[in-house]
Amino acid sequence: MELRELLNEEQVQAVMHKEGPLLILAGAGSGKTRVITYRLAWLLSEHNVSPENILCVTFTNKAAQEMKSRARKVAGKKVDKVWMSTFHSFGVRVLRLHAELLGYDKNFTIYDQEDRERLLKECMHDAKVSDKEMKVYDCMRYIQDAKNSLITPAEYMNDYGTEYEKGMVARIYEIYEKRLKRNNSMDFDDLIWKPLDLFNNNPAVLEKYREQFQYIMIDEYQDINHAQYMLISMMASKYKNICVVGDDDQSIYRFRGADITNILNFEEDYPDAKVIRLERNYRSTQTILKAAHKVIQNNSDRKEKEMWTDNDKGEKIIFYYVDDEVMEGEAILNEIDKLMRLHGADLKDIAIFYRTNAQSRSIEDRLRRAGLPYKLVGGFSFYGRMEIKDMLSYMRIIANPRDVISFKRIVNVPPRGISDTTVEKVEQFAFQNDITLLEALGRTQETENIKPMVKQSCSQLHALLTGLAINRNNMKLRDLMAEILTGTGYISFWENDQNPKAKERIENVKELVSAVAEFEEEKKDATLEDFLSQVALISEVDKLDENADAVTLMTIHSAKGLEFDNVFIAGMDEKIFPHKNCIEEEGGIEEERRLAYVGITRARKRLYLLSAISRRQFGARTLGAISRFINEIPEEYLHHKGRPPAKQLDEKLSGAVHDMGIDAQPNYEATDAEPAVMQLEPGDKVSHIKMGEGIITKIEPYGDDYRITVMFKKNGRKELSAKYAGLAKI
DNA sequence: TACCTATCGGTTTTT
DNA sequence: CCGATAGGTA
Ligand SMILES: Nc1ncnc2c1ncn2[C@@H]1O[C@H](COP(=O)(O)OP(=O)(O)OP(=O)(O)O)[C@@H](O)[C@H]1O
Repeated sequence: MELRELLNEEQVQAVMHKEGPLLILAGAGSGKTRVITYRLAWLLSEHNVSPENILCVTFTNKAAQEMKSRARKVAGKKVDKVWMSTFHSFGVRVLRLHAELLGYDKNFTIYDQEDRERLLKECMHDAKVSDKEMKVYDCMRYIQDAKNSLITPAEYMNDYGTEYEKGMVARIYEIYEKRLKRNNSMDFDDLIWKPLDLFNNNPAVLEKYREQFQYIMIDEYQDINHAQYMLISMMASKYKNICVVGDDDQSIYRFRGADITNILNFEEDYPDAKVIRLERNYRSTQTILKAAHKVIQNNSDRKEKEMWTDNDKGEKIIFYYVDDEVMEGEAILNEIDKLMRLHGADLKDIAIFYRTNAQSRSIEDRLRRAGLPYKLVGGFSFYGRMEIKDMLSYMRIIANPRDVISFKRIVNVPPRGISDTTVEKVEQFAFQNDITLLEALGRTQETENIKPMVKQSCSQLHALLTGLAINRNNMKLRDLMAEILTGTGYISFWENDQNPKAKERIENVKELVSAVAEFEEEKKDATLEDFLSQVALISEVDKLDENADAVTLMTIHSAKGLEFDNVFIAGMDEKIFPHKNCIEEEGGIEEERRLAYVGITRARKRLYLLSAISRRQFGARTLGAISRFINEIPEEYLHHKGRPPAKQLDEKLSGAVHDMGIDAQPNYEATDAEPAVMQLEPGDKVSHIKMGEGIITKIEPYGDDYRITVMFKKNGRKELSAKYAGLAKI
């Protein structure tokens, strides 16, 4: 491998640094990820380090995969034996091996956000805290913060027991931890903390991993939390060959415990650390790079970086000021159209970012009507759907019969006459006899006050689940799924449902069956636990297929680490971005600004920022203001489009919109409807590539486009865009 | 026990 | 505006 052909001098230095702590602190697009990828390959191929002795931690599973496949091209198949994963996947891997030492079974369940809230609700009930006194969500945040900082329930009680709100949290927290353990379950935070406990209580195990991981590399180090920091420090303390890579300006996960001081203090933690700074940006145009730098310079407590690039100056950043969220979608669509026509852009090179998932909706609506394909990252995930979670709960119960949360979820789904009060009685019985809920379900004969019919229902479910639990190791996963479906009648349950969504639910369940089959195909001796862990830990970006020919829609958080030729950031409004909840918060604005910096620096060639005069929120229309981050970008880098800024109110009132002479100003371009070419009329017969033939019933103007209503022979009434639907007159 | 409707309130971001 | 949920009714 000839490093100098692939990397610049500083990058080469970083790659060749073999022993001792190394910090690569550098701005966006400077090739940090590229450096650790090649460093990994270099260690394997030039120094012949055994792959088992290397631990690589990335931020997403996808990043891990990518790094693996890049390194594989240089270092070959060895790479597959490197421990490469996210912190959470690493935790699971270690815990599945040593769970017994912590008093858990290997088959523990991983609770996601929803499970966690369900459990917490029970705990709040037991602690006699009503959800009027404290919101479940708030309580969860407190507990999550505590766990990320490694504060035990006892310590929490000690520190905050006398406070009103936190005192309640302390009581709930204690119950919550006990329940998790009793359920043989772990939440996301446990996946980091429990391995630490394991190491602390079992010096021999710690020694084994310390000895094993002679080389440790961590990407996105600015976003690790205290627990993760402790875990890594512990494992690295023997060889100290720890290479961390990050950018303090890109720390955007404080809400889940990320602590920027971890990266800022690295040199104190390892006084002999070598520090390498990368100052050349390979990603963006000069304009984008400079604008991003100007924005982030408004933060204090950061390490200043002098970035430069050899790339072209590029085009100005387009700032689009539009009337509302509908016009925002319209503007984006117009620009995408231009990108494709004028610059031959591929849809896969275009991304639309926003601060909150809810914002995707108006944009999606517009793209969908235009028939423009898009990939949505996040929002309602497949695995979050009710029917999918039901099926997964059945699987989880079979894997881990102590999982009370999953048990309660499915005990009466489909309805089988087992009501909440019955469940309470079964729970009581289980508690008295020190058996699991599932076992108790099989012994309802010994209880009173349950109707015979209901008892029979209980026994049936018990027989089904225990039967499958016993046989599950002799069964293929897909057969297990099939047994669950037939045994519970889950499909017919939805078939009998009148709701129009029921059909889709059945489709989703079928899709899950194929996902299971596919998983089994790929991993030959995959266990049920493997499948369930994978589902629990898969992130939204992991599922993204970057080669699919479609526009990408995602939050800026999800976009971290990615890059696109053309980037749109919608909702550059004060109170949206920066978000209203962050404005008052200590350090909130700075975190939002870092987020803005991350968003801007994803763009390679072109950047579009959009803001709206007013938006629909909770049904009502609310006026907004342009985000302060826009004002932090020097005028010289901006090209304005849409409504002229600042005067929006007068304009609205006077009704005068155009002819304000704004075109005369160099950076302004008053844009508005350039009507689309229109040769169609109501009554015309048309054909559509997917919908088939139909008759136009209505045409109405829509921005610079027209909205055409067509009655299709096969598919009924549909609304289409004149520009994009590609209707042909026949 | 199951299902329907009136009421309330609003999760920012994610493993 | 839309979804979750409590509370009443069949
Ligand atoms: N020496 C180099 N020669 C050519 N291209 C490079 C070089 N270094 C990095 N690049 C390219 O620059 C882009 C950014 O690199 P990379 O993603 O590694 O940066 P990063 O510092 O991790 O970015 P960020 O922190 O913004 O996620 C990539 O497309 C990468 O291939």
